[in-house]
Amino acid sequence: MLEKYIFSEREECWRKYWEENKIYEFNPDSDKPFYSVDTPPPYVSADHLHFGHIMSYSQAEFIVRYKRMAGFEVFYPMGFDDNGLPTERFVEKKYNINKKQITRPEFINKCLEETKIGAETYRKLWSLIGISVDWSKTYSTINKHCQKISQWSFLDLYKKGKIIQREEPGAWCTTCQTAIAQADLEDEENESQMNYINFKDEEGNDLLIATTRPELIPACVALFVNPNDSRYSSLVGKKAIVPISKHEVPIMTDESVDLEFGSGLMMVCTWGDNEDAKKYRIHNLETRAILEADGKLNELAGEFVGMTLKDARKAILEKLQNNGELIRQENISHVLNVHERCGTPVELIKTKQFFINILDIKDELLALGEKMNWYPAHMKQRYIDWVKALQWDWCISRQRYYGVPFPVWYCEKCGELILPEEKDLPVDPMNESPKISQCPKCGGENFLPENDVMDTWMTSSLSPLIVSKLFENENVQNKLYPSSLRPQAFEIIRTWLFYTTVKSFYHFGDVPFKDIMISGHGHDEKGQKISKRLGNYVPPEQVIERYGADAMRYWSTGANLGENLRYSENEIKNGSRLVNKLFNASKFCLSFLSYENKELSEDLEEEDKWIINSLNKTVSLATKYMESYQYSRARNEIDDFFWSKFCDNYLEFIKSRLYGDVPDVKVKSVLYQVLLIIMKLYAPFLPFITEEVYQDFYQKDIGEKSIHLSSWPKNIEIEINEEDIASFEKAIEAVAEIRGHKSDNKLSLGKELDEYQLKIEVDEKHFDFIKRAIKVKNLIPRK
RNA sequence: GGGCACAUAGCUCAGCUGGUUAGAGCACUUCGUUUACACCGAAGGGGUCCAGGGUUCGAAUCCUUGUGUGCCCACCA
Repeated sequence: MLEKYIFSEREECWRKYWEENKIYEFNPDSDKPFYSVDTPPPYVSADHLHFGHIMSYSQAEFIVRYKRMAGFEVFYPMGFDDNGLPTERFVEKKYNINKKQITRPEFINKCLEETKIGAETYRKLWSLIGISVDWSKTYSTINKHCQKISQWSFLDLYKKGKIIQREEPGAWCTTCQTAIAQADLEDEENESQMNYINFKDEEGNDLLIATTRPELIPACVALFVNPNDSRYSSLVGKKAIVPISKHEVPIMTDESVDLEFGSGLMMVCTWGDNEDAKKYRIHNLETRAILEADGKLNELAGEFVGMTLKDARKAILEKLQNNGELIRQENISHVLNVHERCGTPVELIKTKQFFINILDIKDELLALGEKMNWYPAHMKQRYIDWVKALQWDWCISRQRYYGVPFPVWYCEKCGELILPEEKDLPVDPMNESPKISQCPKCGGENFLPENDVMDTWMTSSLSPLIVSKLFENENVQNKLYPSSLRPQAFEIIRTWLFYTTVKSFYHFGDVPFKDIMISGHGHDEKGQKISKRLGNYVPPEQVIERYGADAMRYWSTGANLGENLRYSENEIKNGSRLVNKLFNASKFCLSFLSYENKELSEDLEEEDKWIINSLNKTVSLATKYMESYQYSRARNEIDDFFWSKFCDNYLEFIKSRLYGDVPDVKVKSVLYQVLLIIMKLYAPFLPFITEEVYQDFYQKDIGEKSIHLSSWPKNIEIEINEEDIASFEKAIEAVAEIRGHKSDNKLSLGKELDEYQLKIEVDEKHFDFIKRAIKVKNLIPRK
């Protein structure tokens, strides 16, 4: 064995070894039960991975490695999420462009280039950290394979009547210039003013209304009061005059108006918010849509035409002020919905979009949520809350460039929607024509492509299907779907997890995966969320260079599932200390071991039985914890066994037997077995150092090409008498007592005592053990 | 306004279904070159287990109320 473990050299060596020998390759012909992982495809646009990513991927990987050793044929693919708005936003920012300044093909090319760079960066980091992914099985959400499945999904749902195209007011981002979905909204605390503004009634009397959106005054279509509000009952049914634009609007009643709010008079505009949109349906209001897709006002806004909402607000308030119609302003702080990708406040605009019906299947989705196993269990509640709170159907079309195109054309003459055959997928309607030459409805011969692309979640919501379809064989596909495990972070429960469940329900009527493990976030040393903006993290590559991948992984074991984990250089150092300790303990053991002395003797010493008994308990607990995704607890048990039971006690106890004139064969057999099991227990967490020890000694004897393909340990079967163990533990206490005595008297532990009188009671049959374990010539029992 | 989680040593956290003196790692103090390891070993100091109330022979653990922290959702004229 090596004299010293230089992790940088050795880790690189094992990375190569695993790759060259295809250690983690999935074998679809295997007889073993399959365990498939629906790996989260990171957004390549995330640009740089930080240790939060390392944490969550490592945590999933601990389980994957355990399952592989526990006898499953593990399918662990990797995907890259590189289509859609996140990538577009990334490219726009990086090159300081927007979709209007560049042609569609140019823009798509830039996105594809960045996608390639991103994927390569990620792959390097994942290999660096030792992620046991089968790199021959990857996908990227923009590739043909994914486009085909996404378009198939569209066709299937369209034919089932679950996708509907309709024109209605919906969430719109004026920066990204596209429709967005409810899940794309984020709350943001905002400082603003409540403006009290005078309208006029028919007789010219003042009508005070309160609004946070004065810029929408030209879009006002009605005033509302509560039907029980006696102050205004005489006005109901009459008209009001809107300031500035001077158009007339009806005064109506609606139960939802709060008597206490402002003056009790409410202005409804096209479209102020979701509530307004509802009133349009109920009261059949006319519309005055002043906002265009680019966020600027149109002719209906009169003199404010061409202004952005922000500028219009300023100008309108100024004018109201000059006219004496702005009575007063109050500073308020309120929460408004912004687009999560760019932070722009979300507006409502009436557009034609494709929607997937989700509001009608809430019960079914809740039932599927119950059917899946959530780790930790309380994360299920977030899913339930989200499903129950859904207000809109899922808008799946985006007025963007870089995404999967809809497989849709329209007949130029009659507008009929034309779909391709399933076998012709994927199609790009903007570059190819439909296979049919005539519209089946009107016989028209010209077709127009659908220019929109799909929401990025339309593709990622199919990830379990995408990975199963990486295989031709249908039998294999069916064994891989639903996935065994979906590991992911909590903030995308309402998107990735939710949408995947929707798709799985509509396509197959069942869950997309069986178990879900939800990880927390990585935080900086102070407990703040890591973000690129704050720059509060060290690039993981640097940490790995300094302390090694095993040490970095060790830090990841520090948080239970669902919990956030602070970055701590100290914990990483602890990891490298452990690696060092494992190496040294192994070096020591291996210097005495040989393949001949591995069968356990019938007649073991008490300390041998004790260590085997402790090990068995550790194996049982670690197995139990790994089975329930509690890798953190498993690691605690293993650490405690290795560090304090095995190193601090057992190895010290047996030194006299190993260094004796007559070699003790019994103790060698124990070491052979125990050390191997220690390595196996640590293998999921510390794949490099454990491989080092395995390859150095055990591999030739056992035969498996890698410790990571060897079997998860079982208990060593020996006869254990619990009373004997308890009695022996008294002897260990006695050793501790004598250590204390030596420490109190400032003596070296190696110094032999002539005589010692015990303070605790110990069976005299253990005296010989105590004498040689702690070096005492004469031991006197307790009086 | 609703939901979820958390609150234990200076710090980061274990303590799961209630049971003898509440644990670990780091930090701190003292000691030890012992032929695997000083990236080590031994010993030690340090805690009204957030607060009040309740259940119980017995509560850090269960119930309840409150306080504080974090996250999510809703409202958002």
